[in-house]
Amino acid sequence: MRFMTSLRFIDVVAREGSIRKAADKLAITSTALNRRILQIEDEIGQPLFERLPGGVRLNTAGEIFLQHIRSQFADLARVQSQIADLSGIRRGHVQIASGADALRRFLPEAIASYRAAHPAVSFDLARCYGEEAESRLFSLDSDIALIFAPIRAAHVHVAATLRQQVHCVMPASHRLAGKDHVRIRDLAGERLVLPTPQSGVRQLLDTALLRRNVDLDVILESDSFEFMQNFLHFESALFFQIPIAINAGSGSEGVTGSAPDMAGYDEQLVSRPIDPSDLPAGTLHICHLKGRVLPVAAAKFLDEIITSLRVRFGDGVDQ
Amino acid sequence: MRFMTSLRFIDVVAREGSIRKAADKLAITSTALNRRILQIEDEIGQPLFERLPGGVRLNTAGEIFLQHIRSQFADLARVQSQIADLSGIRRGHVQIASGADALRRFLPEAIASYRAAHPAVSFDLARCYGEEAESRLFSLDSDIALIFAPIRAAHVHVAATLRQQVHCVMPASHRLAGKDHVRIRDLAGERLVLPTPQSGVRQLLDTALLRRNVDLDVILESDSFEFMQNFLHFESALFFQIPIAINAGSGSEGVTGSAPDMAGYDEQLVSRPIDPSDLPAGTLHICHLKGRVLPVAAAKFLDEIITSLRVRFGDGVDQ
DNA sequence: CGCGATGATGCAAAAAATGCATCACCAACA
DNA sequence: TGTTGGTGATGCATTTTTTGCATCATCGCG
Repeated sequence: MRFMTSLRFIDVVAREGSIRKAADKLAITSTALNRRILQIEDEIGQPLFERLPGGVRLNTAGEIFLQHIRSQFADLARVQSQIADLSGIRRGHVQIASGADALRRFLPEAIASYRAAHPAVSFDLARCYGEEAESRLFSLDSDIALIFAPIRAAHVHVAATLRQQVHCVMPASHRLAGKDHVRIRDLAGERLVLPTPQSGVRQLLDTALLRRNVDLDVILESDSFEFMQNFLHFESALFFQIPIAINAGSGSEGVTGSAPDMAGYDEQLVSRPIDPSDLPAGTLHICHLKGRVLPVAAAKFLDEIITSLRVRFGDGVDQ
Repeated sequence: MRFMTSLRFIDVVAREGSIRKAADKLAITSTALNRRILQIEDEIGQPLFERLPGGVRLNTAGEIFLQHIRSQFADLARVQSQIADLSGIRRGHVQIASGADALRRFLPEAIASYRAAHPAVSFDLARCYGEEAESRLFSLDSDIALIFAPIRAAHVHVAATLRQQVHCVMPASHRLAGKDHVRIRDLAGERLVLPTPQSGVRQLLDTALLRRNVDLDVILESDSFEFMQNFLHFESALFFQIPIAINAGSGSEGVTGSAPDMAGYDEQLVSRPIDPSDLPAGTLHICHLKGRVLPVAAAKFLDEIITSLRVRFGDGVDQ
């Protein structure tokens, strides 16, 4: 889109914080880029950037204008997707921001299934935590976000929610594997592997654990569920996940290894829910930017994952 | 805004229905314009216009894209207005579509009063009937519409409503001037001057009059209230208006000539409400496009006229 | 059939964007 | 206090893009 170049340039300069760096990234000279920006500032009638010794930074006008630029790009994408949809084939690009939870099992299957029906739709997945996901919606870098954490910002529209009880994952041979539910007091003295403090699961755990003053033996902290899960085959310990991360197919039963899609290592792991009276269920939010009209492909995919969640977790899905 | 030129060109070509005519209007050659359009169609990947022997016409893709273009322009205007607002002075341009009713007395005063506070804001007034006003909102040719008629389209957001009883205007010497209310049956045998069938007042009258099978003597039909009013000084007759068209200042009393802002001719005219049981009050709708963020100037002006209506017609204003 | 209108296209001129070299500025640091 | 390494701005030659002219092909209408 030729007529959008100057605007894209402004976006890049704002992100890079420097005209020269942005010029490098855009494969043009800094002088050309500089002049395009001066020209636009001239047309707007006001500067958009403050010139600092170390680069440039958006001023208030620039921030307003940048938001406009981004919404133009998003809307153009929607329009293109809508136009492509006229010709029968659904084309488009869907950008998703998701926590590691939904990213493990659920999204791979959901996306593959969608792409099987619409091969011309491409996807972009950013793994991130709640706050970052919200800001990606706002900056229009993502169309859809799956956040297992409370929603902070007012500009986020929640299309659906899914209540998820935190599960405790352990080797099948573990002494707690015999119980139906795990109590918080059971964790005393156990070796624990925890997700990073930014993760929604961890935040739920923190509030529950701190309140009870249990003596904890945290041997590892990681932001990778895969790493934590594999670690358990070398040292017996407990780690925590929500059902959607454990098992894409069979819902909230939570017995890792019993489902056909769990292979290899995981047959030796089982998961048991933490007693709801000790730890209330958390909420996975499926959201997009409030007031935004999503591109056709993104809107349809959103419908599809909500349907799919309803099939798998029927009673836990709301809105 | 240089980066919008190509898009503006498409808008003009769509309106003109011909590349050559549009080129004339834009003061460039048809070949330059033609090539810009070919280029954009190339970038979109699909033609936007059908080529007919007598010119061009938008196809479906083109209509989608044109709507996008118009919303971009409107949003750019909003952004510019917002940026200008940062520097303290409120700048901007407000585009209004209004029926002849509100255009007569109310809007001149309201706009003058707003401009007294914000001299850098300019206005554009289009006089039109309900349906056209709605379509102007949709095509983003107008920001605000004042419509004395039912709202048809779903995409219109009604910010406020004002209930207005139709009044009958007559020479002060007329036999009906002695009464407090005019009944429909009083109109039998009277010489009547009616607004055009498109007008909201006329449509109200039609439903009331046709139902009653009164014998009417319609001597004149016009779309100009000013003409009708002046006509009454040469031939005694009755014509019909709503209070907002009669008197900007003193509200629903409706006695033309008694208010200080009515001068000249009109001192010899009086107005009497039609009995509400014969003719229900109509509704003036103050609206804008649903889901649209108005430019600062337009939004503030909208607030202002709603406040002003509330002051003048207190009990009749809703929402 | 010709007339008058339309949009498309080849080619040269005009206009705009770009790149190079250079300047002025500022913070960090020796 | 001077030096260094970074920044954005600017004059000038070059390249790229856009524009205008002349012309063609097409189609409806009388």
